[in-house]
Amino acid sequence: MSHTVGVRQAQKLKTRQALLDAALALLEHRSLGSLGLREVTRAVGVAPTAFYRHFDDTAALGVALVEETLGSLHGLIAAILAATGDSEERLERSVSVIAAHVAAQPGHFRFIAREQHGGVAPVRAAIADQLALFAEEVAAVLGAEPAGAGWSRQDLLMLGGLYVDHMVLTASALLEAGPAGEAEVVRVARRRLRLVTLGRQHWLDGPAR
Amino acid sequence: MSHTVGVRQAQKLKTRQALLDAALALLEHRSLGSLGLREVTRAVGVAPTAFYRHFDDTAALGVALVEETLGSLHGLIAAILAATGDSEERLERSVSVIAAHVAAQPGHFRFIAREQHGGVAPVRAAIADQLALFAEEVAAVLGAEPAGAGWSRQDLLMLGGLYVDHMVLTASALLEAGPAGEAEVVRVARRRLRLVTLGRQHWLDGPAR
DNA sequence: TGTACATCAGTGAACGCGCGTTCACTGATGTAC
DNA sequence: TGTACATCAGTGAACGCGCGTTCACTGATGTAC
Repeated sequence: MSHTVGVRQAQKLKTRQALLDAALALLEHRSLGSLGLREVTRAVGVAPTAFYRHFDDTAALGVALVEETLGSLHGLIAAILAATGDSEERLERSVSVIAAHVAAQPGHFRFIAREQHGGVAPVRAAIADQLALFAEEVAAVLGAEPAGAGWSRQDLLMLGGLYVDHMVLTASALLEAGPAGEAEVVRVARRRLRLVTLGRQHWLDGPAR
Repeated sequence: MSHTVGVRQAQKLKTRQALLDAALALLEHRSLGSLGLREVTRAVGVAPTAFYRHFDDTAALGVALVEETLGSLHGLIAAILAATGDSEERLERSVSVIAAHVAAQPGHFRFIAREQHGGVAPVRAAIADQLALFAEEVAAVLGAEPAGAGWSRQDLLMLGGLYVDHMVLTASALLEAGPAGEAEVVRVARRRLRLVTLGRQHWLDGPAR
């Protein structure tokens, strides 16, 4: 039998993923700070000590969850923004894509929203890092298109950060509202984006500075 | 001796306040979900069972902390917005007032930022209620001034919510940045507000709907 | 004002329980020859 | 291919500890007369 990955390594990764999945499920109604290592291993069906073969502690597991959730999202938002269409179309598509992603993996987004300002420092830092990267990616796209001509790097970053924060707030609001309130949240999110877009269009109108 | 308040009641309130203060101090680096009732009473110097004379559990204490922090803020933001001055002045004053409040009682604002999307449902609900009230108060002020003429109630609420969310994000960013990064956070917060204000000024320009 | 009784904020012992971490271990997988 | 040894993911017992909650209690404060 060939061993392109190695049976042992494959099994280890499987257990690690099971720990991540179990933790995410346990975190539906609580925050990471109150999650116990024994709870996670119990849910997976391994001995408590097996946890240490994969993570130093629950904070390290949290950082891994951040990477699992946000690491795979890079390029996505930039791709949405880069697609053609007038600003109203683009705006509606952005909100729809966010809503679809949140509906597809609610646990992951709930975790991010909850821990973004949560009590576990390394996790907070990991989320901040990823979101800062998103903001830069968005800023790069916005700066490259015609409407971004004449914008300073700082202003582009400010706008990118605004879009990213808006995205996270929208995701959190969608989760809080549940399926029944989704339509209303989407409506308000679009309205907000529309207002920001208007502000963007007139950003360079003002008095010289 | 007259008993305008009652010695017993006064002492009880004092203990209750001590519990609230101790809890807030303990929550500087953690979230409410991981706060133990015994930690709080230990910090105050009373028996664990004394806790139950004041709160059913730590979630109830959290709700009381929400009221202590946000309950006293009503009218403040509305007052800032209602004050005279052009939009740029008003904008700078708003950000300064927020920064001053955060610097004056960092623990309280950290608590709100952390628990806004946190793992304790009753606390999350209490914060959402208070912030919704703020949004309505802001919307009322915005609707009453000339620039708000022609705005629908829904649009005013959207804008009020945007300002409130921006305020909370700014408070959180100030706490995360510390004294050293405060100036930069304030700069970006002003820039964002300026963009929103521009969007507001052109909200009614668009195609009829 | 004085006395007798009621209230109730805070006490302290006790309980069963789940926690994180340590340690020496087992046995399947991997590797060297 | 076969054998002998190394690696290491997962085990299971054990530990000391702090937790939330119960209960009957104490003694200062409050109230009725």
